[in-house]
Amino acid sequence: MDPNQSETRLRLLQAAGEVFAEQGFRKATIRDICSRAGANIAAVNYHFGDKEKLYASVLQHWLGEAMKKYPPDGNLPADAPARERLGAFVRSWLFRMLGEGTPAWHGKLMAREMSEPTAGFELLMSESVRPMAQRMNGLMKDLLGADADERMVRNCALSVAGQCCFYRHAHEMIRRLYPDHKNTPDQIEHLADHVTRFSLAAIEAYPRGKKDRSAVPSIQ
Amino acid sequence: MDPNQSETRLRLLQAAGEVFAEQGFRKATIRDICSRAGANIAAVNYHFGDKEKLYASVLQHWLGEAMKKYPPDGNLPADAPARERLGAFVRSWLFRMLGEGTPAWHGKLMAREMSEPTAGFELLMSESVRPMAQRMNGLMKDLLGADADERMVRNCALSVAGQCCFYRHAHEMIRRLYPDHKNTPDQIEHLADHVTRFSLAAIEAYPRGKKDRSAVPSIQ
DNA sequence: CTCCGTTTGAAACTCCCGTTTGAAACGATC
DNA sequence: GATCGTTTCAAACGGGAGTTTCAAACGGAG
Repeated sequence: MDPNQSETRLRLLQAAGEVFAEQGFRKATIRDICSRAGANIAAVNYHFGDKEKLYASVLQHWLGEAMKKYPPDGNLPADAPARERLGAFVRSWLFRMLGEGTPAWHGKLMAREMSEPTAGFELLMSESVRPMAQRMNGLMKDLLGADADERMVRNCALSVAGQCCFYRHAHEMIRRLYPDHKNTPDQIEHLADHVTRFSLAAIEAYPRGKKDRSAVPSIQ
Repeated sequence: MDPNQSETRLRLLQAAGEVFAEQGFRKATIRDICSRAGANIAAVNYHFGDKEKLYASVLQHWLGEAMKKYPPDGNLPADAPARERLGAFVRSWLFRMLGEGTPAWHGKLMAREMSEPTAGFELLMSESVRPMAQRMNGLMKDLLGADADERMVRNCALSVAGQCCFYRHAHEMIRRLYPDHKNTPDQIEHLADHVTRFSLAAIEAYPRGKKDRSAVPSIQ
């Protein structure tokens, strides 16, 4: 009864996720999506209004699915040690971005949205990016200790985020550079392992000395 | 005389760099490019053949300009200490990706090409990505020492690369998250400073103990 | 059975944009 | 000054794709 649960509506969300993820918003065609969903061209208009509204629905739908499958806290209690919480955070993030299977569209859509924002960008900002950033900043404060200033917290958070996102953003590049690179579940575990170790090592050994620029000679 | 230096040809390369960088290949229209270049629609066909060949020329042109302005070795002698070479490498990379001004198109084009490869992708792989990866791997070997295996070298290289690229890929996101974030030259210096410190700290404190997974508890 | 709201279907409509064309302007060479 | 190669111009062509339309099928309620 509920038109939001209609059979063809769901098939459209699925097919559109697939097509938008692999082609991008502009290159994707409604005809292709409807054909894959076994629906008529007019179905998009009927169920969503137009192409852009369909896209927004797809974004929201698969974000929800991904978050449900890989929650950001990794099912870890909030009072677990910060180092473990970082590990779980990184791990779930990588799985959300790289994991294959049904909700895999999310990572690709997100990556596209980052480098080429569309009307759905604000949605992702408020429903995904901002909460994630907040969680990450809290984690960093715990790890860096009380003597870390805002700027350092932010920088370190961005360094961790950069490592995580890179495997999605630059996936095509990495694949050509290292043909044996695959995104199988156990490979992702290894990546999470590395990113966590690398980041924890960096955070704990970060040179705190004020004005100690010796490590980074300003070149000419 | 040389048709490669023709006045309107150069104006087209400039305007196309601007438009492709801010709109992407598909969204950009030849009409817009020609209008900004003060040229006729047919000029693209005449000087480059078609839209795709124009795009490839733009990619190559601005890659060359960026490399000329910010060489990957940062004008540092090849026998400089590895830590300094890493600093120079990171710094020049960030400037190439983020620096404003004329050759700024390069970074944006590159970022787009990463997340949505077109026909020009192979060009970037062979002329930019592979040489950079090789340089980076050499650096990592020097920094990690002889006991580092291939996998660790690769992982650490990707961690550094991820941090650098993130500021470009996720620029729009970072800008909304932290409105004071700007890509002015001195801000870029600070970013380079942070990325270098963070990475050097991580590399030098990276837990080497085989099988020592204690730092990264595998969460259920 | 009939009615009516919901959903699907095939075709047509429009607009946008890459590309082509053929003529005109220009400039150097002889 | 005539000629020829090069470059520019305005206009039109052709196809692709989002959107609209209206009729047909479906399915439950009275």
